[in-house]
Amino acid sequence: MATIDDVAKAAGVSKGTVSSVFSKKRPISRPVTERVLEVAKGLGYYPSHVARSLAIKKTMIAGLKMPISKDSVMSGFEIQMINGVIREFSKQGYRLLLDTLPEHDDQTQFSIDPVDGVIMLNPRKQDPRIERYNQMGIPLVLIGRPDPIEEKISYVDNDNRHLSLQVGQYLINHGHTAILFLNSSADMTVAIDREHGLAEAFKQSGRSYDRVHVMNYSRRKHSNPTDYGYVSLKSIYEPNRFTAIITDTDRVALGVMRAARELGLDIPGELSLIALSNDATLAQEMTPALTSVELSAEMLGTEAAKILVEKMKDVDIVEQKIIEAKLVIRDSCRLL
Amino acid sequence: MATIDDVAKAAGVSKGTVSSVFSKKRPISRPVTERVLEVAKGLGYYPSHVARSLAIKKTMIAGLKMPISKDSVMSGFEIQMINGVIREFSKQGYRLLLDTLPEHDDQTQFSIDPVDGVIMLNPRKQDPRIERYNQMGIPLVLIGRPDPIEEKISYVDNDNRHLSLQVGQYLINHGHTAILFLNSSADMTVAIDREHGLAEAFKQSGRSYDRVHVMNYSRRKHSNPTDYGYVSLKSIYEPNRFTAIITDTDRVALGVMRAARELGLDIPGELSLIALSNDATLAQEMTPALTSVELSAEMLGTEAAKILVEKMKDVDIVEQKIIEAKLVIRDSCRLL
DNA sequence: GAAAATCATTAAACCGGTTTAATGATTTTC
DNA sequence: GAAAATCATTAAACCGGTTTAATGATTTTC
Repeated sequence: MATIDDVAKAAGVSKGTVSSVFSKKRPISRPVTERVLEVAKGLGYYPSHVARSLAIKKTMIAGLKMPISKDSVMSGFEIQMINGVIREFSKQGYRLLLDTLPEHDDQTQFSIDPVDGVIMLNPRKQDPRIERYNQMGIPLVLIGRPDPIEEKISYVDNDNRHLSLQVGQYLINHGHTAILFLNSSADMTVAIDREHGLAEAFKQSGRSYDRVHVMNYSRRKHSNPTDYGYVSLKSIYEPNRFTAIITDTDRVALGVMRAARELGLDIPGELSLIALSNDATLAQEMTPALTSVELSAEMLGTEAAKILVEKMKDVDIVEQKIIEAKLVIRDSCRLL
Repeated sequence: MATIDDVAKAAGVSKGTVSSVFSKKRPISRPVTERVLEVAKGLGYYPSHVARSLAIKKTMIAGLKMPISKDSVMSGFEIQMINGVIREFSKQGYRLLLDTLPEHDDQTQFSIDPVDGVIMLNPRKQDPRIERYNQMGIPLVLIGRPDPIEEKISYVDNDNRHLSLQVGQYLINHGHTAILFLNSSADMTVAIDREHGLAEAFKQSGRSYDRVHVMNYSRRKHSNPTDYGYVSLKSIYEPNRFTAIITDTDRVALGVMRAARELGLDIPGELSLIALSNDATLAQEMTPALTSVELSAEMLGTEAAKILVEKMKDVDIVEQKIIEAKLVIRDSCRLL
């Protein structure tokens, strides 16, 4: 590979001049510029991003730290969110370093990544990485809230508790109190938040929570989300046990619909159905169209990216943003 | 930020020693190692990935060059493929630099990215980037074939022509020759390949291609793929005009099914339906289950990544791989 | 037309690591 | 117990850019 020195020598100028021709930070006379460019082309010279980054302490790369599990696929929610992150950074001229590698806990393994800032997905409790980025002086924005919540940490999040509180209120107002809740995996914080929200709705309205049955998705028991919905309803259904089902996602609802069809249950006639997210954007396409919450996963991503871009200009900026979810009424719930 | 020099000074050793403690490339005695680590922790020192990369000429980052259009979302196919790339690189210890920025054609704007190799999605005709990466000495693997095809270029691809040839044969063998083909956008090479494949099937069997009607997806006319399927069937349907429909994706087929339901058409009784891909993995979930081609998008990604990993060890390796697509017969086609 | 001002270019230091050859201390050998 | 071998550490060069202060050439000023 040709380096800046090779070009300088061949063009009979100093490396500073070659540097200025490529970076355009200082004007270089027309004839010199042309000669340097000519020589560079002849030698197949391209400036090294790494060397440049070292000198200017800037990479125009943003990091996205995201765990990836070996056996499970990315959820529709994650995909949409990443999409939002990518789009916003792309618009702002940043590239994205996707880091899915697991953390080691060996001090010698950490290093300051070639990024100007980082978005971190789903921080863990007392996440040590947060303090580490702080020490490194790397701007950080979380997607999902830190635990414990701290004032100086920027993040964007959904309010899952509030969202399922709303759904609970909606169902209760429509006369449903015997509800099957097909929640997500028990180990996810969203699952806990959503369960609390639903319980809260019952508490506020003074109804008994006894006829609410909560199940959790389990990778061992269900081959995929649709299967989760299908199998759950098939196995647990008894006439008059439930009047409504809440599902984690639209895909789960799709499975529920198939099971209902096989059981001869009309939706929404005999069973109301509502999904807490519409990640695969299937709700509109089902028959009947599925009443669902729109989580705005993509917006979560773009907002996080926007905040990070601001922070990369001024580290002291702190912003915490809750993205509102909206309940979209379609045709799968009825008034009892 | 503390640097290696700060640590060396504070620990009373040379920077070479500090370097060895962190890189472990040379043994350093126990007491010295501990002292250095202690001091480093106190100073909040973390090695700079950029400086290290410059010295060792290696980043353990792989690049993914992928165009992103402002108005359209990533397709299910792209998402799955990227997923495959990410998973494989993650497994092999690489991180991914996702580059969605548009190309400039200014010589001074190119630079050697901080990557050890690159995967490039959908190369254009005579793509100048291919030669550029070659000059830079950066290993390259394409997803999609280069035009013109060259022996020294590594790539993975589907054989879209062959795949729709197979689908055509299957339909013809089942007595279908009046076919509506809801193809993808006219400007995509896959669309062209698939149309050729279908025509080929008719030619081979000696049937007339006259009753085949091809339509193309258009972002202006259709709000989303499902809408494309729905609107197209609704607007074009006349009794006995077609006995079968081929759709680009499972989502398009979903729209077709909804339109068919509204038109009172039984699938597969009065209309057979087949999809050329199952990106959203909806085929299994439809009623009736949709006969579809499985493109193995994720495998395309993992294979590309595997080849790149090999090339990053030995630049001279060249591999060209066609990922076979499989036609999966489910319940949406019938024998006439 | 000499002095002052402007302009283009350069030499050298710097960014923060790694690596090679040399050095000095310690251990082994006989 | 001196010579040889081994071991741990260091000084200095290097990776390939950017930037600052200095220099020499050119233009402007009066």
